[in-house]
Amino acid sequence: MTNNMSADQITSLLRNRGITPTAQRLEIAELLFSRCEHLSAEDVFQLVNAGAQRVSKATVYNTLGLFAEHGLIREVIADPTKVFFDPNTTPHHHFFDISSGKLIDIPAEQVHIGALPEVPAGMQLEGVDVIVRVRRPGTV
Amino acid sequence: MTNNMSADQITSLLRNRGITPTAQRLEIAELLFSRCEHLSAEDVFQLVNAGAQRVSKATVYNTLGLFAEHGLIREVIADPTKVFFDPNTTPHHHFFDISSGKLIDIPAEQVHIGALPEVPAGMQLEGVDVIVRVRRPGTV
DNA sequence: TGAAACTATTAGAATAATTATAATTGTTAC
DNA sequence: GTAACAATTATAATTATTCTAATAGTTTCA
Ligand SMILES: [Mn+2]
Ligand SMILES: [Mn+2]
Ligand SMILES: [Zn+2]
Ligand SMILES: [Zn+2]
Repeated sequence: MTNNMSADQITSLLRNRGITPTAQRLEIAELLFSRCEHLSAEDVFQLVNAGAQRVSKATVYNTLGLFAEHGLIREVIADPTKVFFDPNTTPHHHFFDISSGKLIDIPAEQVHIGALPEVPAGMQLEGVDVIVRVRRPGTV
Repeated sequence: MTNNMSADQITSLLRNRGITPTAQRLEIAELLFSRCEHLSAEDVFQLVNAGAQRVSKATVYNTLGLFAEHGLIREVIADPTKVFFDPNTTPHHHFFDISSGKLIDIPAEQVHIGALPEVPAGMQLEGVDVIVRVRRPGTV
């Protein structure tokens, strides 16, 4: 899925969430919402700096963290070596391909969780993540 | 749950899995199977070296990786900052308390997954991990 | 208006989880 | 018994991420 949003659309998307749209944030947001993929911070850093270096690694982390905090994107914890950032914030789950280190979406309706245990006393439910680990046979 | 196994029992546990029982491996195995908790590599490093330093950090990682590879323990990917190692290898799921960074077991029978999507073509199912993220209200 | 004072944003420097590789120990062959 | 080899350990290096110092933007008030 690929989306094409104008600079203005992205600007107001950020403003609507209370995020001041800076040059760096717009570049990163543009990148995230055009390719609608699961990207690591390193991926974003490489893509946003394709050609000339314009945004620091720390700013990429700051921005991704800020976007996640404000619900524009979502963190996916599946690969032990790095966090993935997911522009798709609608409820869904993931295959994690151990061989390639890539995530594949699973539509929410394809996973039916019949019963969930009671949340521990005094705790608030934040979300349920289902990770289906798969591997290409013959791979480590 | 706490288990008390003799040095001999642990030795044969390793041997049965084809792991040569060395001093370091026995110390770490003893530690893992007496406390039956979710421990990070750093936790194991601290516990095994309580008092005098005997085992290096790299050996802790090597050993935990080896144990996991041979099915003695299991890796749990829930905290973005570190991997947890779980001496409980029977199928079960986890609460992850974002506030404290601790894992809590969920017995397998308390999660009923009604339907699972078809595994992508040519891929082999490795496992299904359900992480229920919870938070103590008022915490970041 | 036009600086101070303050706040928000960025990025260079530091940290910490993990891995790569070199050193050590143990085992086999002769 | 010793040389070749294999397995194990641990030091050194890597890298994902965070900390904090520097920069840019905004508000206050003379
Ligand atoms: Mn990691
Ligand atoms: Mn990490
Ligand atoms: Zn996704
Ligand atoms: Zn567990």
